[in-house]
Amino acid sequence: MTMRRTALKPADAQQASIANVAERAGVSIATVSRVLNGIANKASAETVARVRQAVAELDYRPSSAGKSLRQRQSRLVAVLAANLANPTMAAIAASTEVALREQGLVMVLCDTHDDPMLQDEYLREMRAQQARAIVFLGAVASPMLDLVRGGPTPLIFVNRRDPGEPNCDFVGIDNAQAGRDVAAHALAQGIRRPALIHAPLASSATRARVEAVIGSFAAAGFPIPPSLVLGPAEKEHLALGYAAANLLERGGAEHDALICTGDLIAFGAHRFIEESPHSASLPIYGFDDNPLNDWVAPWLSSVLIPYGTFGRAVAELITDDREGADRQRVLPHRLIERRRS
Amino acid sequence: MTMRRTALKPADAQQASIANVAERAGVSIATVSRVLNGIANKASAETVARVRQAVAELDYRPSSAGKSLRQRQSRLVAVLAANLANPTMAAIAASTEVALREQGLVMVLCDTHDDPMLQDEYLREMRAQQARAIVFLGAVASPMLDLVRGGPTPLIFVNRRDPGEPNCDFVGIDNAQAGRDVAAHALAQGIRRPALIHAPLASSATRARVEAVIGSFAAAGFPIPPSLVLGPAEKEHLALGYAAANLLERGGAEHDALICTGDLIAFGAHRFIEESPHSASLPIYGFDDNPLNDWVAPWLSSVLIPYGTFGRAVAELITDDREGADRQRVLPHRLIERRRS
DNA sequence: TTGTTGAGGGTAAACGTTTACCCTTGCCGT
DNA sequence: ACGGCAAGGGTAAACGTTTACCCTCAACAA
Repeated sequence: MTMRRTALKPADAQQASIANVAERAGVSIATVSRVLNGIANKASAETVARVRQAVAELDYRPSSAGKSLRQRQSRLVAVLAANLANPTMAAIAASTEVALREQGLVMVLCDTHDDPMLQDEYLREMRAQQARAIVFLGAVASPMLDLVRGGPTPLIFVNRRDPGEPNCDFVGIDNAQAGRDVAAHALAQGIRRPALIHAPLASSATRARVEAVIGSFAAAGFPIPPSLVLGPAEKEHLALGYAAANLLERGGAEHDALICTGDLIAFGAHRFIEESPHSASLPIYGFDDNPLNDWVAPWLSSVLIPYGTFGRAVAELITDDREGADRQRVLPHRLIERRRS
Repeated sequence: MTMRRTALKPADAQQASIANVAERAGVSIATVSRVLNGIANKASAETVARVRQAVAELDYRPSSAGKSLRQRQSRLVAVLAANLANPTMAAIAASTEVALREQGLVMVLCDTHDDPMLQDEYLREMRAQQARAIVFLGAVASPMLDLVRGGPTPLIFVNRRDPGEPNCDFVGIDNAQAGRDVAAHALAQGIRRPALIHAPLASSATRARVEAVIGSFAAAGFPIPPSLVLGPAEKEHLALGYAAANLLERGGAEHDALICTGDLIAFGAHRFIEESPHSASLPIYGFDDNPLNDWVAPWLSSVLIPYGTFGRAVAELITDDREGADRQRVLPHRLIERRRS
């Protein structure tokens, strides 16, 4: 039995189109489309087989452009991250990419640098791309966001809620509870006068953490003095932590622990303490955690946020169109305790 | 002078199309297209002004789908990263995103997990998307790669060269020179018996580094004994470094430095040494460097690779169509010396 | 016999661009 | 007077899909 000689694609062949498939299968274009989209009762078993065969032989895959044009919707999902240099954002993006791919969606990753103008530019671009959904990793208020909100494109906010609408589609942890957990742990360790270091309270997440820590200590009878506020010059968390630790030392106040609202801040503070000759080592708390912490920061107790599962939650929110569905995915966190041996 | 009452878009308006612009400007669709694409001698100054005005009023932006369909090419650039959890890959992706955006291109980020099957799946998807170019951050040999190579889509390899064609479009550093630099520095410090720790020699970059270090020490009269080879079980660089340091200690051989082919390996090794009660602290060298190293790894001397500039080089390679152009962008590296104070 | 129904499948319009081709007008040189 | 040319701009085809609508045929009920 010899192989039937089929018309092979030349090496520089154009990508096969649905018309090629139809011709090869001996059916109309419409039939091919219906088979591929699984429209029931529109093709006999034999026809389906012939179409699938042709698809396989030609290595056909529908053109995204054609599809998008017709359906007025693409398979692109935009992820607008405030700062890709932050390992946390990168981790969320990575897990989101995997989850989206499983749904046949494609991730477009953008770095807004926390800049409203740039965020708007991306929002415009994504409207032109007819993005299926837009995911914000740290949204910032902006005119286009106001315009897009309420439009047909689903908006999903991760970690930081929509600055203009707290009741948004959301993926994140219970930051207030996390703050209480840290405070409870510190109190149980006998800590009474921690220093609280945090960035300007722009995001809902940071705010919730700070308020919870302050509240918990106050409730326990050990109020924390007003927290340090650093100018916008300290944009980077790392530098911010370093500067804050410096200030603390100069201030001369006695502290028995450092509570930082992010691991990067903790890194900065820790560095200063290590470098300073007359600073005693003291417990440090952070938020986010990270697989690298086990290796490079074994001195840092941190709230482990399950960023690896954020992606799945995001993808579910995008796919799930049920009416009454809960659009708030609050995922479990856990305080990881580490101390220098 | 009162404002002319114009037909405002309703809140839920469809995105304006070129037809809307044409109508509002009182010209044909073709003219709008030509104005927007800057075709010379095809529109009077007055017409151009009317079109631009209409574009601004409607907040029009050309539909990507329509454009792609017609031009058989999209503005998407795929970045296929071997492992997004690696901060290095994330850094390159971030800088690439910025550079692409400046060119009006859009980055699609994919994580191949170093898996040929998954890489092929992405290559197929990107063919369907009619991607403008494909950037590999750690390519792996695969059937589709062989098929796509030589096709019309530009392929750009970062750090690791095309496994099937060393003379590919490439962005990276001179890894052999970097290896020699590390060896020279170590030799100048009086180091004579370093241990060399590296992952399986799958990538061209690692291979060049290893060979250069071995060669330099041999040439100086201090040959390095055969390097450790760890099984594929140690997939993660971090665990690999830890396990290697463990093995070294058990082996009992005396070493006066550790040279690791990547910072993550160095992190792992350092952790083991820190934990081990009877290991003396010794100089550690790595490759990649990273802004975080100043904060979390002040003990690590590392070859700083300018990942922040990789993106621009990638974008240039994509945009630059000159015939005789050099398709190899070898960027400068620099050994950053750090030692525990 | 006559309708009715459902399966199976073809036709053609529409989505938003770009561009080859055509037409008109005014100007110039001969 | 006439051809040629350049500027300015319109017409319509093509890109690859999806889907509303139409058609045919067989089975089946009244």
